[in-house]
Amino acid sequence: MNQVVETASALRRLRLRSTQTRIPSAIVVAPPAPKREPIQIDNSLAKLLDQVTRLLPDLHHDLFDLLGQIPSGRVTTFGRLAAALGDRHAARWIATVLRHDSRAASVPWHRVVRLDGSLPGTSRSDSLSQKDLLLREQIPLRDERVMSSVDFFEDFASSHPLLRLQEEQRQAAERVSLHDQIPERPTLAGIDVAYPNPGQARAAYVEFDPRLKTVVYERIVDSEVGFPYITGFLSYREIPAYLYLLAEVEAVRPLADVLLVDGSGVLHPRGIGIAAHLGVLLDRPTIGVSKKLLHGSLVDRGDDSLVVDIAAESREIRGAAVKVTRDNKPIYVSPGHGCSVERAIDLVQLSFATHRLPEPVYLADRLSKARSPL
DNA sequence: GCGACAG
DNA sequence: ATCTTGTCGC
Repeated sequence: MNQVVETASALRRLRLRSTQTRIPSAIVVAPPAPKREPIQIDNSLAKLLDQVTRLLPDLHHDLFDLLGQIPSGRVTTFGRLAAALGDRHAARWIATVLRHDSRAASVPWHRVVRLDGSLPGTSRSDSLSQKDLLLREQIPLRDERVMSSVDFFEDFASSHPLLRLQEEQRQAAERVSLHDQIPERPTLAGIDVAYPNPGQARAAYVEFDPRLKTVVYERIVDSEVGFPYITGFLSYREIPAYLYLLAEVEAVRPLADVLLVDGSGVLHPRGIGIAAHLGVLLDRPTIGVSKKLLHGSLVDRGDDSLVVDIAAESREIRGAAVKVTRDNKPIYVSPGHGCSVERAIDLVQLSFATHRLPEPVYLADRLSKARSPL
């Protein structure tokens, strides 16, 4: 299989041009990377990428700043740190960092405990255990737990970076359109991201003809990860990888009329899952396809029908649980942008083949996970 | 102990 | 998402 892999840093050095290449309608697969022949990148996508990445907060830096604020002899909880970042959902990410990241050894990681007072410890081989470090600061422990009489530190000075992102999400949500802007017989592409190594994202694009059931074009682009996974904020982790990918694709051929994105569309607590957010940024039709339901509730019992409506908070139908066959687990479909709920379901069903996921998304998922020459 | 929890 | 071996089912 022919694949083209470009690193983010290599992409940044590429010259920007605006010529468009015409591709014959036959099956086209990306040729092996030519020797440093300047690849054309669409100016607007490159600009968008720059804009998006510039506004990304450095959450790692912000977290370590907060950790440094916990006074000696005091303790706090993962949830309180997460709240200081602006969203309690960040608690699990914080726990992962403190447990696994070697850099946490140089900050007072031991002053962070669970809400019930129990000690999470660390996977690092630090010389002193969390218990020893806390006893040294005279923090009262009983049965490996901080005693309930201890009150948790929460007087953090913080700019609440995740609150700022929530506000940005609300503004983006206002720009979402559920009106169809899709041609009669649209071309379709599935996109997905995998993480072959820590800190490295690999985004894949697979354009698929649902009637011929054939792959029309595929592409892989590697880039660096600049944001952790936090529930509700997937966009900030994966959209940069998608923009690198789409800039490369658009330099070679027109993007598909509809992008099927692995993730939620408008079925999101603020109405702006990754498919919707990407659609708004590109102002192009997108559809969200996820394996788990992030937000909303089923309207019917989902036993016998292939399509079950999903209502969001306002009781409006915003998506559906859709199955290939009766006894399959469903996938969850919601419009991203420039697409109605009904059309989203139609197009997903049209692109079903033999797998649980619509074929373009299934193939993009597989392609992103395929090992490739580096 | 149970539910929530996109990727 | 990723870490992972064999195993069960069509």
